[in-house]
Amino acid sequence: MKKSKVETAKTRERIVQAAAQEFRRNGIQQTGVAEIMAAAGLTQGGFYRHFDSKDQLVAEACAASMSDRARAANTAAQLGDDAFLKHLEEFLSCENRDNWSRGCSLVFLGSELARADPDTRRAAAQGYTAIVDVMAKQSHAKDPAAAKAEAMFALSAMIGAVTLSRIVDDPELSVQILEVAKKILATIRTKAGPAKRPAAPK
Amino acid sequence: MKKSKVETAKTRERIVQAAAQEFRRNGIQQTGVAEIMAAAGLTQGGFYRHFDSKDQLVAEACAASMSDRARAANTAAQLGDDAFLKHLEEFLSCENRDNWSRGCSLVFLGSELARADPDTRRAAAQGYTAIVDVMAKQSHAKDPAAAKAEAMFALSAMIGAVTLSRIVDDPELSVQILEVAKKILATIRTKAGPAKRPAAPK
DNA sequence: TGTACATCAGTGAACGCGCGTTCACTGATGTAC
DNA sequence: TGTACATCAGTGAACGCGCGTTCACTGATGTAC
Repeated sequence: MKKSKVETAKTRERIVQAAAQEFRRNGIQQTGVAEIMAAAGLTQGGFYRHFDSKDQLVAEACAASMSDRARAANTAAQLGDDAFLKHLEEFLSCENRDNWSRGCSLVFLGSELARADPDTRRAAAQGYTAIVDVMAKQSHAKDPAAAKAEAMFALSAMIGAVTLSRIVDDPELSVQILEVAKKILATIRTKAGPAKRPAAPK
Repeated sequence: MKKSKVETAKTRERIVQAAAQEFRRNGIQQTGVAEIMAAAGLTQGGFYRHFDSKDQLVAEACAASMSDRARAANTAAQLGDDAFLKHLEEFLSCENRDNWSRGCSLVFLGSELARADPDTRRAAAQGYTAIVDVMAKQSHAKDPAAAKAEAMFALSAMIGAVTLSRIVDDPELSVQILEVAKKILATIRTKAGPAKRPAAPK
């Protein structure tokens, strides 16, 4: 059953993507190696031909998940000046809240990532930084530092809001959390960050 | 070894408090019943004299943790008009970020709570609502709805910021995330929420 | 180019540890008389 | 009030299941000749 190098690499990538999804769906601890392999159409025995341990896969899946998001955000940012608002609208939607298959690991795995091993945290942090950079580029703030601050703040609020909207059991309250964040973040943006600034330049 | 009713109740409360702390420290899944009982100065065998299951304890520990925080926020709010800013300052501090023994479960257990069973989520949601109410009372917003929105938004940003500051492995970036949130939330408040409002009334 | 062998991705079963839960037992407290 | 018994919080060991990891084996591919 030996496979070509290309096929082996594809299989490996398939496992990483399946793992990223399953982790977001059920959490890192709650997702077993056997479950991930089954999601990738394999049996658990072959896992250790590709990875040294589950922890290694966790780190790679986190890196892949984050860089996927950063890349998507980057291409979306090219689309025009209202990409930021569209990003807000999409990130703070019920679909994104419930959709683990495309969701953000910082939301779906937040508190678990905080306790993850160094490699995983590094991967998460790099992804975070990349996304902050993309969002900062879209800022209307007066200088790069303010733009970065605005992006960091927006991400905190977005991730906090979606996390809370997922915890809360009342569906109406859940939606309200998202809507409030959407509205206030949009307002902050038109004001170009915390500093007083009349309007966005065109 | 039979104990008086009062002592039994005290023991039970001790287990709940120990559980709340250990869960915040190591996560819900990662904390074993034996570990909790040891933290409460007992052995694991006695656990089921007080609780039907670990899940039941999780729900009670979450409820206790949240209502402790709500109560603390409420008494702090009595202290004066700048209680809100002090709350910001304290919540977004490195001490709070690292201090699981007094920290907020919504931060330390965020993504795990989202997947918890209904009882636990209900407890978390009730605690969240209570804290929102306390914070809304301190708002300078023009009407109750705006005050609630401001409180909800602030909590999203606070919880998101601390969660991210815990994930990120670069200590400077971690602090920056907290500082940015502190600064921008304070600015929003003095503007009395998203609506334009000249200054806070005295 | 064709053939023989080595490699190694993948399988399915087993191992071993951790952890939630159960259980027989202890002995101090509460209660019935 | 004093005594005998029932209760039940707590102990320590064991059970059983899930899951990360290992292992013997298969057979298609790559490689040496």
